[in-house]
Amino acid sequence: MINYTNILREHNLKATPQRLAIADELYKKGHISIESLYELMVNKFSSISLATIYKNINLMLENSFIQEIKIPYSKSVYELTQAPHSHLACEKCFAVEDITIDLNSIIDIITKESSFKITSTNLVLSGICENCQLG
Amino acid sequence: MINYTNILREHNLKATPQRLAIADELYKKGHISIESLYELMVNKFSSISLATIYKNINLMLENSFIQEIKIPYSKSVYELTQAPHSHLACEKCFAVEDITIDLNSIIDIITKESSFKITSTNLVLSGICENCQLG
DNA sequence: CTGGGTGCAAAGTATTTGCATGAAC
DNA sequence: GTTCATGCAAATACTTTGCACCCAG
Repeated sequence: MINYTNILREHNLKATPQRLAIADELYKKGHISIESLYELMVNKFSSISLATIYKNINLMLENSFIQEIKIPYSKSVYELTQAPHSHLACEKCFAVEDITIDLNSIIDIITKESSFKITSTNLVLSGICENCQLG
Repeated sequence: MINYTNILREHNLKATPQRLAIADELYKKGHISIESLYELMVNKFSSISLATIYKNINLMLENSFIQEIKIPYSKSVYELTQAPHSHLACEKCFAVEDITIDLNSIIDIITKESSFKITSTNLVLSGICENCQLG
């Protein structure tokens, strides 16, 4: 179990027990929706408020401690900020996996062919994960 | 001005004046949010209800007449269904442009290296559009 | 201490639903 | 005529805000 106290502080966030627990869940699950996060947090802090979840998620997003991933035909999930990467989203079980894909050649082509200045890429590949293909 | 009557019917949607107007706005604007669509529709049908917008957008999505595009840090926009393509999203003016990028090589690599079965790609490149770079 | 965080309740925004009327086919 | 769409109002869902109290630094 990683100690996120200092990492939170580096992002200008006080290290409260609730925030440490959120960070820990994000670390363990990788990707998590607001709804699931709330359910997990209630187990640890029975009187936690959904407002606390929302306030923290929003602050963490503003301070780039976490990132939001918007999934087609599904709810957004959140993850700890890491190096840029893409995602595989299962349409059946809604699991989300990280995947590293080099998109530089694509960025180069667009930069040469248009005047649009790309600052970030957001690629979600939807489909069926290995587990769900078995069922 | 394209006549969408038959196209709507092919998607099992009755061709009402409201639906024809929605199709026409999507065609003209390319990409449009719920909010903007409602504002445009009120000009044509002063007593139109937001519920009608939502019901129609949802039906059109279910029948694949339109597609939803989720934009990071912004609202979703909708477009008429076309051949698969990607999007450029301006972080400043929130304009969305279509762009055709061949992602087959990426799909091939993932298909070979993992057991995930990709059924669709969703790539949004965020940045600053040409117009906003001038300002 | 002091600033910021938490939980609760209330407010605000977004989206969906039920139903009577009306239009498409 | 029958089926389905519309508009309205109400209901539900989602997210934010205000405030009193409390904790991290």
